[in-house]
Amino acid sequence: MNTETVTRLPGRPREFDRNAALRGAMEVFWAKGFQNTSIGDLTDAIGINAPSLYAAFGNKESLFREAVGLYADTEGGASLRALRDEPTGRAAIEAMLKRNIEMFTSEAKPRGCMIVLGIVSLGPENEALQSFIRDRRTKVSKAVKARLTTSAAHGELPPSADIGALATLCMTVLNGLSLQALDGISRSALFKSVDVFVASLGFRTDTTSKRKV
Amino acid sequence: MNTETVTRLPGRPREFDRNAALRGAMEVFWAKGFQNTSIGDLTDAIGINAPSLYAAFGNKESLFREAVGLYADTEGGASLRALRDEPTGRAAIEAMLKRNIEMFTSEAKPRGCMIVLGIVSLGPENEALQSFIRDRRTKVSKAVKARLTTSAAHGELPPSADIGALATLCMTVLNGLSLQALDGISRSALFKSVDVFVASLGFRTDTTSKRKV
DNA sequence: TCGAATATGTAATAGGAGATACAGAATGGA
DNA sequence: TCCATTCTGTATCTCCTATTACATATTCGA
Repeated sequence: MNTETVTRLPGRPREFDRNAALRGAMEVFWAKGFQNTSIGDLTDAIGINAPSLYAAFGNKESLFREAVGLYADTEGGASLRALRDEPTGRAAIEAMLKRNIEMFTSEAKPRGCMIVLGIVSLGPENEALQSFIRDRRTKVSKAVKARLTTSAAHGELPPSADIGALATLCMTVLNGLSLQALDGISRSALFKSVDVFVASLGFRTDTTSKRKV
Repeated sequence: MNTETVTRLPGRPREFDRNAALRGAMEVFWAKGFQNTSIGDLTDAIGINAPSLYAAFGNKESLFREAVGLYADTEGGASLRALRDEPTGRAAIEAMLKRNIEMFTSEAKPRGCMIVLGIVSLGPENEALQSFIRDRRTKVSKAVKARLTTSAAHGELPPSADIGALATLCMTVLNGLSLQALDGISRSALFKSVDVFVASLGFRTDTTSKRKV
């Protein structure tokens, strides 16, 4: 996939950093969406001319795909990392939501999740790109459900809990946070609402597992 | 605001139904968003030529404003109606969410809320239109908070409840539902998740108020 | 030093966007 | 009947879009 090699190829060397250019393109796509981003927006942000962009990245769609890949490997991976690393189900859900809030409301980055907002910013057309980013969302959705399932198996949730409904609800909240952040709701307000949400999910406040007093 | 009069004006009469045309335009804007809707999309859907559209509605932006107004007066008013009409806070929140789910997942209509998705489909530019539709969302947000406040005053919520956080959470869920519907999540899955959500909000299951057995 | 290969900058392509000029058609009032 | 007024359809305008031809520049290997 990555054709960058260390050994110099014959021909005039590229005068810009391809990785930095991809990062810049990612932030433009993130902030403005695919359709609303023009080639001129991208070349302005990167500081190159259109032919250089096309030579390095193919066309607008393939560049978007690469940008989504970079996003998923960096900022966008926060959800999966939280779900994987936190010790309890409750901590995992809380960390997932709060880390995303921090990211969504950061002054240094565009607001909201690039992949979630892509549901809207890519129209009904661009079916290929839609299914491309839908796969990423499905990945997170499945990870949430899997985390809640093991959490229930460990007794952190009551047997009556509807895991599927809880997982859908968590995804609804996670997706909703992107819109709230984009709408200007403050980080502290979102934090408080997530505190209320996580507390209401029905996790047992104390389990037999590790307690660090 | 509405310049339509009953008395015939001199001049050739319009050959199409302006209200039906506005409704058609609304559904196109609803399904595709403002930026991604072209004048050709609108004239095709309505069945008129561009000059007729401009003569009747001004330009694309003013037509969008009218379309948002129509949406708010019909489909988009479901939230405010539910908050106003339901007897208890819990019933109000549940009805608001479920009626929106029904609408968002209806086969006959575009998916998701036109005004919520406008956060994304209108870019960062179009600041005028952004604040125009933000006013509509703020209206719902304030109504939710007001409803929860009176609910708490009636003892339906514990005194410890953080009304502001609950209201923000309800708006996050409401907004998230538009994305979930657009992403293809089924109506029944969303219903179940909202059942779980409403049950977790901390409303007292029985109050001194009216009980119809 | 020469040629193959790649990058760059300028400028052009074709297509679509929003919006409108203009001529003709249809109405009400005088 | 005539005119002012308004709508309709065709054609057009200007601007912006994504993409690329082409000439030039810079590197590698021989």
